[in-house]
Amino acid sequence: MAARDAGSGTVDEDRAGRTGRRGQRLNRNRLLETALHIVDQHGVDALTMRRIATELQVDPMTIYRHVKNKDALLDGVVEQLWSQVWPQGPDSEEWKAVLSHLGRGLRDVMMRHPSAGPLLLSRPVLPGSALVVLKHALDVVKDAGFTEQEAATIVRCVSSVALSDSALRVTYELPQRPHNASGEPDPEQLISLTQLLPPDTPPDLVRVAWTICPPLETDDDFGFTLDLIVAGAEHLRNRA
Amino acid sequence: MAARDAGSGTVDEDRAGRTGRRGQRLNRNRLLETALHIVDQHGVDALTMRRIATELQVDPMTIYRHVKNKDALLDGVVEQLWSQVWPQGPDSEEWKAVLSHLGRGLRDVMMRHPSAGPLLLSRPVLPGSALVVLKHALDVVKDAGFTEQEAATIVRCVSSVALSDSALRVTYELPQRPHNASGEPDPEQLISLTQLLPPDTPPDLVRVAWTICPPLETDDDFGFTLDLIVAGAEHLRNRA
DNA sequence: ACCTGAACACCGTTCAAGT
DNA sequence: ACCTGAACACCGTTCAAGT
Repeated sequence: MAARDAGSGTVDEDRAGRTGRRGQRLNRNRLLETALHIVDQHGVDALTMRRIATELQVDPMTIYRHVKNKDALLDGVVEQLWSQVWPQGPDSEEWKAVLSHLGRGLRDVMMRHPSAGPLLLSRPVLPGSALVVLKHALDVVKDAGFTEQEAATIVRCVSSVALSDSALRVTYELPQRPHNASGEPDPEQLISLTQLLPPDTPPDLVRVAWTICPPLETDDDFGFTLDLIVAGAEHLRNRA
Repeated sequence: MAARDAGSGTVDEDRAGRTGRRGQRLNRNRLLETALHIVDQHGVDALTMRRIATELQVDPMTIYRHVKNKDALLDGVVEQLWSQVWPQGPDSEEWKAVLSHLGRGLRDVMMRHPSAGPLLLSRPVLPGSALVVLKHALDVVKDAGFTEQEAATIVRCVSSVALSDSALRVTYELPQRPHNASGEPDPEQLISLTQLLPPDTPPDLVRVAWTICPPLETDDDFGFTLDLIVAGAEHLRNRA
């Protein structure tokens, strides 16, 4: 509304700003936080160098002082997401617990940042924050009696499932509803899902989409997936 | 080199074209094929309405006659990829074989179109071609004695792993090498991988990256992953 | 030397002008 | 009525001009 800000910048900018501490000196961390914030609120497509700049009240070119280019920026966001996976050191050295922790941690990140999922899956370069987490899991599984190749397969399996299980879902595009224990479709959600599919989709296939991508998966549901993988791993170990 | 084409279009355009049958009447299928071709050869970022248009020797706006907008185009490419998963009807009704077939089919698509991986994982809407494949797997697994929820979890697990197992890898960014059975790093590939990681990555973490994302995975390696999931599923069934 | 922002070569899509 | 392509509102990034 007010046009007063249009004048040449003054020191006041350092502490003002409607939505908080906008005028702070820019650093890499604040840059990545803002980027992630934009992704969370408006989707990956809205993540634009120019948009970040206006969000930070900064010249677009200033961003390039903290990040080589847009690809590096996206890598930075991914790095930041992985760093959320293991906020505390692990308490247990039991391999099953460590795998569950890894799976749940990764999946929690996906649930907290649903729009960032594709980002996590499209950048093959593993940031250091990911390698630290994976190294621990790898070491614990190896110590439990698996070969290095087996351990790698198991850890990769848990990570893959945690990452793309949520990517396969449409949960966040459907209206949120209180969980319906019966497993029967909530009518309103079913309508929304139907509208997401091609209009000529036959009813039995709509039903398949509902079954494969149920909205609002309970934690136990994902627990079942983790149990399955851990049980499979143990079975293959006992066989050798 | 020759500037002769610059004149007003003639009927000749319908059959000429340096690289083949460029002047054909455009239809949705040819459009999607060309789009996938561009993705395969130059990556997702190169997939541009304007680039497709020049590739097809067509006005950019003509594309919008076959596809609502760019998002719909991407959905179309994903639909086409899923339709490659099950080229023949299944011979077996045995649930383990069907799950393996699903996993391998999906993974083969990923291997054939490595750059398209992120695309498959970023479009939550499941195209009809995917639902058909998933429905069959779902039905067979249900008939094998699993509840619908269990069947859904198992099918989703296989799909997730097949999809993002390859997405986690960097294979296609490393120089291709004959497979090295020892599992020890090929020096040239190791150097390439190291350069992909942040320059200050400590050696033990480079090693983790190598272990988690080994280049040129053998088929047996993925077979181990599938066996693991199937064994886990059976274990959980026997328990109930 | 550092920082800025005008300018460039794109992009997806609208829409008015042609047939 | 259908088709076309000029024009619009963006985008990432370069680079010359400022301090």
